[in-house]
Amino acid sequence: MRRPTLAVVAQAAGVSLKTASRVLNGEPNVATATRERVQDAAASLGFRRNAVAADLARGGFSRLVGFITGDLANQFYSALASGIERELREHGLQLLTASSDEDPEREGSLTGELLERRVGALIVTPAGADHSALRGEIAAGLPVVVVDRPAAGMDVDTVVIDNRGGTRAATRHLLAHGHRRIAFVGDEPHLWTYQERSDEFLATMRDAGVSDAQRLVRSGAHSAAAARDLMVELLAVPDPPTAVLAANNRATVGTLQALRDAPGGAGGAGGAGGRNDIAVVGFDDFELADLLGITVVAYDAVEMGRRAAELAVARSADPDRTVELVVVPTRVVTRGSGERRPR
Amino acid sequence: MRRPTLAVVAQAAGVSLKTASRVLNGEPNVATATRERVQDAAASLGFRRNAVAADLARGGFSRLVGFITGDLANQFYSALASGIERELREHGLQLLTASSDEDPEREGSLTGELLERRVGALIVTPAGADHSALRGEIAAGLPVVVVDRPAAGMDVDTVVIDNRGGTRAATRHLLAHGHRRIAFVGDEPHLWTYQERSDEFLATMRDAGVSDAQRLVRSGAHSAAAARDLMVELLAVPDPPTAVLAANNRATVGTLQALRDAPGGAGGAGGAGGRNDIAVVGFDDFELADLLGITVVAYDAVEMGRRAAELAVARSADPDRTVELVVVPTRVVTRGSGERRPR
DNA sequence: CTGTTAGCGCTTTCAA
DNA sequence: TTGAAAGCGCTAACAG
Repeated sequence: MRRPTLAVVAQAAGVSLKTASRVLNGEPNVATATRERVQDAAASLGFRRNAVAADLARGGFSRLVGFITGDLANQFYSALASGIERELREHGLQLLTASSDEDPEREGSLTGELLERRVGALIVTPAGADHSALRGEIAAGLPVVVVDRPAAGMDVDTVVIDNRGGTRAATRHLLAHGHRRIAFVGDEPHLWTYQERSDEFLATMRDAGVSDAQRLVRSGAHSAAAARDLMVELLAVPDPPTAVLAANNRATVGTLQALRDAPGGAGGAGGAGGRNDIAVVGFDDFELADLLGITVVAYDAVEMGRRAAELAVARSADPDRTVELVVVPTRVVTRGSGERRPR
Repeated sequence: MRRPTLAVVAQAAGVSLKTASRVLNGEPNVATATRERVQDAAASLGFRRNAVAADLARGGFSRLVGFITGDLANQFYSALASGIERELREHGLQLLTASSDEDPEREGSLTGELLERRVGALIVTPAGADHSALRGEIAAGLPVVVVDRPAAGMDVDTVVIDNRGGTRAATRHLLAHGHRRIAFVGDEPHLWTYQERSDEFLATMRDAGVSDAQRLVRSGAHSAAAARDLMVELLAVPDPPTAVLAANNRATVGTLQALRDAPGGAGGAGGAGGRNDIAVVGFDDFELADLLGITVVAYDAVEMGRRAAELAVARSADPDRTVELVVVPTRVVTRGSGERRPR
C-alpha cells in the first residue's frame, strides 16, 4: 500500500513542497487560490499526512502517551484507560496501552518498547518495587505519572485513591451501626493498598476502643475464591464477626459467596446470602452492587485516569513544575448490606 | 530530553553508523570484539533505538495496530481490547486505542488520526452504517477487521458472536421449562445485534407454535434504566410474561431491578427480586451473575478480541487471502433464574 | 506569499 | 567484516 506523499501532492498542485505543507497544516500566508489547488490535489489523491515522519522531523517525539497497566480486562484498569484516553484526546494525544499482567519483568520490557516508540509521556500502575528503569527516564526528562500505587522512593507525579479516608469512613459506618466484631478481608499483604487499608482499619477500631481488632483481619483475598475461603474460616472462629469490611471488589464477591452458602443465619432466599444477618461493606464499587444491595466505598476510576493524563500533559508542558500528589476522594454508598445491626 | 542516537553510539564505539546498527539489530557478520564494543557504548550511553525513525526508514509503516471502539469503560470493549493486545504482543505489535463513543462522525476522525499514525492494521467495532472511509483504505490495501457487528456491504474480515445460535438456545431453554409467554427485552432496534437476536427469538417461538410472540417484544434497552421501564410495562400487560429473555447485559440488569421492585410475586428477600417467580435468561455474562443466580448466554469476549487480532495479522502477512468470518460460539450457563417454571 | 536547503534517526543498497 | 551515501516523508529556518 503506497500512499501519496506531500511531494506528490505539491507536484500535482504545481506548488513547492513547503507550500503544500503549509496548506495541509492550516498555516497562514497562503493565497486562497493556491490553498484550494493544493486541497483539491490532496483530496483527489487521497493524501494523508504521515504523522510518523512529521513527529520525527519535529524532534523525535510522538504525540503518543503510553499506559502500562495490569490487565485491560480488569474493570478498574479499563476505567482508568478510558479516563486517560478521554483527557489525552482533548490535547490531541493518542493512547498506547500495554498490559503487564502485574509482572514486574514484563513491565520493564514494555517500558522499553514504549520508549522506543518515543512516547511523549508514560502513565504506569507499577507492578514491581523496582523502578530503576523509570528513574533513569524521569531524570532524563520523560514525564511519568504513577497511578493507583505510589512508586516507593520516587519523586514522581502520583494519583491514588484516598485509601485511608475510605477505610475510616467504612469502618466508622459499621461502628455506628453497633458493630464491634468487624472482620477485615484484604488483598495480598505486600500491596501498598492493603497496607494502607488494613492500617487505617486497625487505627479506627482502636480509636473506637476495640483493641483486639487484629484478631479478625485476614489477607490474601486477591481472588474471589480466596476471599470466600477466608470468610468461611472467619465465620467459624469463636466470637465471630457481626460485620465485614471487604477491602477490594474480589474480596467483596468472595465474602458474599461465603455468606450466601453459609448455613444458619436469618434465612432468606435471595443473593444476599444465607447469612444475611451479617453486615457487609465493600471497598470498590461494582456494577450490580446496587441490585445486590451492597454498601460500598466508591470512587471514580475514570476520573482517576483523567487526572493522571492531566498531570502527564502538565509535566510535558512544564518539566520543572513541582511534583503533584492527587488523592481521589471516596464516599460511602449505603445500599442496605452495611446498615444491618448486630443481633 | 535529548537521547543518544545511533551515530553517537557508533562514534563512541569507534565504528561506523552502519556497524552500530547491525549490532543493535542483532544482525550477523560483525566481529565479536566490535559487537561488544558497540554494546558497551550503547549501554553506557543509555541508548534506545528510535522505533519511529526505524519504521519511517523501513517504508513508512509502524508496528502499531489501531483499535477503534465504543468506550473502553464498557466491559465488553475492554475485554476485546485485552484479547487484541495479548495477541498483537505475540507478534511484536503494539495497540493504539481510540474511543468513538459510538459516534459515527468521531469514528471517522479517529480513523483518520490512526491512519496518519500509519497503523499497520485497523480493528473496528463500527458505530455507523457509513463505512466509505474504510472502504477506500481497504481497497488501498490496509488490513481492516470488523468486530461485534458486520460492516454492511463490505467484504472485510469479521468477528461476531453467534447471536442467532445463542438466542435460539436461550429461547429453547425457556420453552423447555414450560414457558410460552416469554418477553424479549432488546437494545436499540437499529443495531444489528438487536435485529439478529429478536429475529431469531421470534423464529424460535414460531417454531414452537407460539405465533403471537411479537406481543411481548420490546426494544430500546440501551441502558439499565430503560430496560427497567420496559419490564415494568411488560409486567402490567394482560397475560403478562412468565419468563424474560434480556438481550444484553444492561437489559438484564434493568429487568432484574424491575422484578426486584415489583409488588406481589412469590415474595422472597434477596436480590433476585420481589417477582422471583419469573424466569430470566440474559444475553452476555457478567461478573456476579453467579452470585445473583442468573442464567445467561455466555461467550468469550477476550477470545473474540484475540481472533480479531489474529485476522489482522494474517491479512497483513497475506493481503490476498480470502476474507474470513469468525463466529464466536455461545453457551447457556444455567444458574437458577432461567430454570423457574411457570406457575 | 512562496520556494530552497538542510536535517530528524534510522535502514538500505552497494562498495571496499 | 565494515563503511559511505542516499533516502524514508516531513518540518524548520531562511531566503526570495
